[in-house]
Amino acid sequence: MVTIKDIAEAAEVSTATVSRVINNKGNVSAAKEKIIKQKIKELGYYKNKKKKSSQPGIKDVAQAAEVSTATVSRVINGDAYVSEEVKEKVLDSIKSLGYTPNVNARNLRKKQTNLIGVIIPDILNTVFGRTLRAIEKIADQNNLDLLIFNYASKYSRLENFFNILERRRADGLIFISGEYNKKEEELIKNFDLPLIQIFRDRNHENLTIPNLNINNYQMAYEVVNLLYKNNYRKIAFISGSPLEEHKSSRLLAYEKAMTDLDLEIKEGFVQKGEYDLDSGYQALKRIIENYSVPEAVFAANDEMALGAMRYAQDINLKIPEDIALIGIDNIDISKDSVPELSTVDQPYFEIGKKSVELLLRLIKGQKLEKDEYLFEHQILLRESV
Amino acid sequence: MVTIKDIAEAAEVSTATVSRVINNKGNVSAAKEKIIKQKIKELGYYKNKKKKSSQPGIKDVAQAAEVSTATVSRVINGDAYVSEEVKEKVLDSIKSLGYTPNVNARNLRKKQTNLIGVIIPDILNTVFGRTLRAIEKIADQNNLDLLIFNYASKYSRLENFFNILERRRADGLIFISGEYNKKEEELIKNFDLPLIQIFRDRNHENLTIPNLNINNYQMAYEVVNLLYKNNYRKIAFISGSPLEEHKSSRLLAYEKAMTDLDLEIKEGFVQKGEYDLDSGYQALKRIIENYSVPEAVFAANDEMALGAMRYAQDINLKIPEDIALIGIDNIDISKDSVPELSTVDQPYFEIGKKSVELLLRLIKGQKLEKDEYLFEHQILLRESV
DNA sequence: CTTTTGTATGAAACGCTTTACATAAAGTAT
DNA sequence: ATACTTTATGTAAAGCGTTTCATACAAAAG
Repeated sequence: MVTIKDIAEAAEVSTATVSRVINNKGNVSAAKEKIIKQKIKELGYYKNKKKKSSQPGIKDVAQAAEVSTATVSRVINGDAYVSEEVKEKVLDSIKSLGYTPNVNARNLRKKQTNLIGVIIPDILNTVFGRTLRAIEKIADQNNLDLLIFNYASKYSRLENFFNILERRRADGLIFISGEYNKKEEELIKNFDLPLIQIFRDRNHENLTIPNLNINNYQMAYEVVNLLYKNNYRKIAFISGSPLEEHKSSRLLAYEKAMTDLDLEIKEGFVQKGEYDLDSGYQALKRIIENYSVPEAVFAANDEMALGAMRYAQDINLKIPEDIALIGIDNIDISKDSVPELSTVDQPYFEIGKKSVELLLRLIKGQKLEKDEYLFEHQILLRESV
Repeated sequence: MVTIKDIAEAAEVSTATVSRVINNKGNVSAAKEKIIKQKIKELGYYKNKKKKSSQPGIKDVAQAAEVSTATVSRVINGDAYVSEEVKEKVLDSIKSLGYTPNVNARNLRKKQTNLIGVIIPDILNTVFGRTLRAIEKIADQNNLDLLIFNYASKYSRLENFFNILERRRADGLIFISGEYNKKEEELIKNFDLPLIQIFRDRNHENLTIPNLNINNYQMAYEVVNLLYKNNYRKIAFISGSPLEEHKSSRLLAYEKAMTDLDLEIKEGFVQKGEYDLDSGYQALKRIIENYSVPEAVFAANDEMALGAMRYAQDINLKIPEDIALIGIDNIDISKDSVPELSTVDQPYFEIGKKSVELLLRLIKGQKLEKDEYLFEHQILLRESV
């Protein structure tokens, strides 16, 4: 559609001037008036000319089916009374016109978007990736679209994402998250859409936001006991979380188990890693170079366990004879290592699935009965132990 | 807001009956009338009562700043004339009310959504994941939100995703894709949003959809020549794509290079894998068990190369003395293997970045000068060659 | 047959912005 | 001063569904 603005631009005057010409209000120099009239002709301007949208709207369908838009809407949404006869006619029209409802218009009216956000710490990480897949699947089944945010611990960007969700009027958010984190907690508190967390270690927080997780404490406790049962005594722990403040449940459970089993936690046997392969490598290196060789190493995730394995192999330790290794997460490559890494499997799919279901209930305004949903883990003993 | 529907439900009658009572149209039994009137009181029904939305709208801002909504809009969108004074007042009001524009309303009016789709074959794959990160970053800078679809080669779901994009009136789509695929091509042809493809092997297609990629043919050609220069002669190839119809550029280049170098492609020395570790393992196993031991193996991706490495080690071949290995993609773990895997690096970030930039131009209605954008690869010779 | 009730459908309002056009006020040449 | 122009702002429509309320008609009850 050609607007006054277009004319103004073409004639290099303000819209006001064009408007005056069109409405014969005078006060326009003859020269300009001429140019403007010329442009109006050239560009083909008509006042209030209706443009025809490219895509058919509900009105078009209504017209074609000879019913009101209300009836079309009722057919589409499938509640309310519509006679079979009319229904069919409408459906036909929809098909022949190739009509697809405009989601924006719908959302605007309904104040509901069928859009949910998913925050994921690292999209390349197997654990989160698998959980995401489940979320995708179940969301799809429930007609929810996903706005995925690959977090990577950038708080500023996190805040930005919260804003996006609010602006888009998303229905809710699933926050996959590992570590305890002060700033995150702040942001979350001020966020007022339905929210579900996954994998959050709730150790230090008094949040009441629903969370899905395995029982990390019990899991780590069991692992240490299992190592004990397999006659390992000098057990080291490579943590992902801090060693002092904000210890993870996994670390706490390790300490408790060691104490309960009357095992000494040797100096330097608890090291901090960064959840990646190299930090696991370095952690075990520090232990062995500065202290002594553990009989077993329990790492807070598989990457670090594999890094430790690499180091052990580099200094020619036999696994599991000289040193046993166990990780957590059961990532794909854990069973591809030589020897195969022992680890702990988590029900990723179940967790992801449940998270969507719970969020859906929250969105519907229902209350949840719990704020922590725990799932069963499974310890997989493979060659490395 | 209490509606007639609510009353009808509460009184267990149809809305029609309630309407009659409200408007004194008679024809309602005394008993029902009584119940209905009762409910009306109980629930507090007022005809046409306006509901107050929870979130402030542009009207509220306008009112607070004592200007029209048009002016507020102008301030927000920052084009057009607004006096400094007014601008400030509006900005203040926005802040104090905590106003965020309703994206749906805006999109509805603007017919533009700032939302683009991204199709990614496998979110856990390093190659695609890294490209995605770049896309995310650049998209964010340009104020685009992403609807990500983790494809996993499910055509039915792909079609569904296309529908979602159309319903949401997305502005465009970036399709990260590897293999040639008939069905995909069909779907793409009928898709009429701005579209950019990444990593598509354009070998067999006559599509003119803009595509970003490295020069796979040249790359593979170079790799074979490099192996030749390093005195490898019996070179096997593990392909990801089919071996007969729809050969990939990589495979074709391998064949051409071998021919050009006057090297024989020995029987069974071209094997098909599935881009994963195990298929690489099996492929090399087939070669060695059924035919002979190659001097070098060129795999179409790192996973398969690593699988081949695993097999070579299992049968105690020394790398690179007995057998050399090279992959493609430079995935993270390629440099974590022992020995470190030689591979080919691709400018993932650049590609991802460019894809968004090009899409943006397409969205603005500009034409692109090319339909294939090629990027520089880099061959990384590490310990395995 | 009359009264009551439900079924099926339409008209119009609504949700929240942006935009097209109009116009008062303020400059700027002449 | 006068004759133009631009600046700055408002009014109302438009964008496209959904929803509310009203109502014609059919069916059931009395």
